[in-house]
Amino acid sequence: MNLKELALKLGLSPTTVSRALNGYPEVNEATRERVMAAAKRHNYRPNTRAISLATGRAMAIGHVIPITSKHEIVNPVFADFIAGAGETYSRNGYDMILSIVPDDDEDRIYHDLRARGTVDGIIVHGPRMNDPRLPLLTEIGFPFVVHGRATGTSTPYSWLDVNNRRSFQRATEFLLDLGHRRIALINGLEFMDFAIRRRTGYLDALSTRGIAPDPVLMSSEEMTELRGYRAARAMLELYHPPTAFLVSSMISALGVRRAVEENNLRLGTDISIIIHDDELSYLKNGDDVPIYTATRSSVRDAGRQTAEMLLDIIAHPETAPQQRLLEAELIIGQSTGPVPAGQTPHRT
Amino acid sequence: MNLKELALKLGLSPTTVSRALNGYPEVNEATRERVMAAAKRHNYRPNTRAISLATGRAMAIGHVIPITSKHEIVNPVFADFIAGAGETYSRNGYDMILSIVPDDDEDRIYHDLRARGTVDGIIVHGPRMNDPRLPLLTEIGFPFVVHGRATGTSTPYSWLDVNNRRSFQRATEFLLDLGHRRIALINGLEFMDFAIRRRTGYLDALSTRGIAPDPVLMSSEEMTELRGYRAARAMLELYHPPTAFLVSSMISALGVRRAVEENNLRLGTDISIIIHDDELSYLKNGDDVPIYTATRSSVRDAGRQTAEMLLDIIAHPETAPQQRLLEAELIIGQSTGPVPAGQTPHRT
DNA sequence: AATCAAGTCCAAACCGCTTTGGACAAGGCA
DNA sequence: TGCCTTGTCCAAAGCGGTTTGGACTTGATT
Repeated sequence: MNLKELALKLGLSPTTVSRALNGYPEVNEATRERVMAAAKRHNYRPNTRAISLATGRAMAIGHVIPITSKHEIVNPVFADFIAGAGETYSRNGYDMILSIVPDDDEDRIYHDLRARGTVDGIIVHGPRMNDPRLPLLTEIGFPFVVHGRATGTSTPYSWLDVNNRRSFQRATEFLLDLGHRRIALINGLEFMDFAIRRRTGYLDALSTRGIAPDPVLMSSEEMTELRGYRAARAMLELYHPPTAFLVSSMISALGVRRAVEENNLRLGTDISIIIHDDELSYLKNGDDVPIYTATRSSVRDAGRQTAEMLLDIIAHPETAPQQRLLEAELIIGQSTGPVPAGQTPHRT
Repeated sequence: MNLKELALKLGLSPTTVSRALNGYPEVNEATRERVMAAAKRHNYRPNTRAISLATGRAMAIGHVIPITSKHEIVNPVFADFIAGAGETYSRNGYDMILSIVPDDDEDRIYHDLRARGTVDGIIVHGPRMNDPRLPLLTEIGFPFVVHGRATGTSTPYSWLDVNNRRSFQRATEFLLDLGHRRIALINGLEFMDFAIRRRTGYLDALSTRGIAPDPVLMSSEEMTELRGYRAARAMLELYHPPTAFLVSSMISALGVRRAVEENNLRLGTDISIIIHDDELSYLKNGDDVPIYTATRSSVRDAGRQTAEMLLDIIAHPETAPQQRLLEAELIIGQSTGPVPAGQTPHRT
């Protein structure tokens, strides 16, 4: 059932039917209702591709997920982010199209998406330091919003980010206030922008208290359970092991915890852990009482908001780039406590 | 740069240019090369929507992810499955479009996708017992492949599934061989098809050995860390606690492990755990030596294969529905051992 | 009564591609 | 030489919508 057929059935021209359905004023209310009713009765749905072709709007948003050829990790926060964004899209009649792309031909993809008119805008995932995608997209003239930011990029662009620096600074300060001096940072890969900012926050907090950072207490790895485990295990074997861990993700923290338990240390008393909690739907940080003390910010909500920003930008292309900085909460759980008095756990 | 412009530049008709680019025979090889070169030089990419409209093929596949309104969990295996499928699509020039849908209006979505011509086929995620989507899609006449199966559906359809029954049967037998008699099943929600099959496998193994299943040792919950933890904790508090856990997912197992450790039980000696390992990229089951004994089957690979099946079905619509049953490996890790001799851990 | 504006509808062009049905020239065959 | 293929190209008609530029009524205005 297409427009022409419907028009024929109604004894109207396609023009009028189209206008009736799209709420244009130059159509009699009575006929409009007649058209509406007929459309519903015959289950008429306009062909998206035809609309796109005629209007030039694709009514679709692209999410480009880079996969590094070396370590093929699919970021697990991605699923929840997408879920959030998806809600926004379906509320607004947009489709979401996903491209899983080996990061060596990302450029091609963006040009492709643009030239082939598949999407109206793009959400950029996993920005890195000096990310080449942002100038590229600006140059192409593609509306886009970055989930995160890219240190080093000078041209203005739209982004939504969590205040990673600040939240890790606060978390570090919290540990310092509890008396911890040897605080380890189990970070993500530090060419990722969020990881850079978290490290900065951590270092800032330390330097404010006049504590020199110890390189052996800082690890930068993929945020997997295994990497978290290995990093923590190595650090716990040090002559001066850390008394607290600051961990960039819930997943890494699982590994850290494993290492901690292998060393028969009790969480929250012998050793403290603060994690960043993206509020993943399948990895809740406890129930009413949080397990981990955490810097918390819902990535799903970020997805919702990022998508809204992008749709807004598409609707109003002339306005200046938008930015939104979300503050993470610092929530207190059972995984932190004062540093064991006098007996900083040394290996003998 | 569109076809008409390109044709103009070349002094050819759009027809010829189109044919040259699409490899039709009725065009001189010399001109074809000329066209190809010009296309590359001007970065010409045909407009997807126009192609779609003209050919009737959308060159896109839909993934419909149902979100239950009650428990808004995004299945974490989903990210890896998508990554696998995405590879197949990009290799074949297909786009992937994702719909996050509250499960109460899934019907509408399928009709929509069909009528609006957004996609050529669909991959169905998370099939349930008597899943209404399958007859619906068959009726609509939409090519689709199910990731999983749906017990109770009589009409034939295409699917790709892991042999869940068998792998859990084998896992249970493995535990029985180690002397375990009180084996707990921490399952997913048992309206999900895979969970039903896993339970069946578990029960089959028990009954073959003449062991009556104990309802208190069977839990059916969302596969989150928290649910796993709670279920395991409750079971460990029983007068006759289990000596082994069979856990439906790596994520739940994290919770089970937490409960185990809270009870000061050592994994692989005091208590055994077998998990199902989807080989999630961010949750590897150890490195060379697996941490958990596990039934293993890569969900990413499943994504790749499912996508291939669907593309094949779209290319050859007349052929009968295809099915593919993958066998999970049973890999031995450090989380299983013989039941502690004589001293089955009772609570006193 | 003539003019004008508003209301309601339609024909046709267009979006960018594919594809059908020739047109035309050159070469092969009788 | 005339006819038939074959090779090479093109004009034009779609695909299913939107949108521009009228056409025709009707009622109000002068």
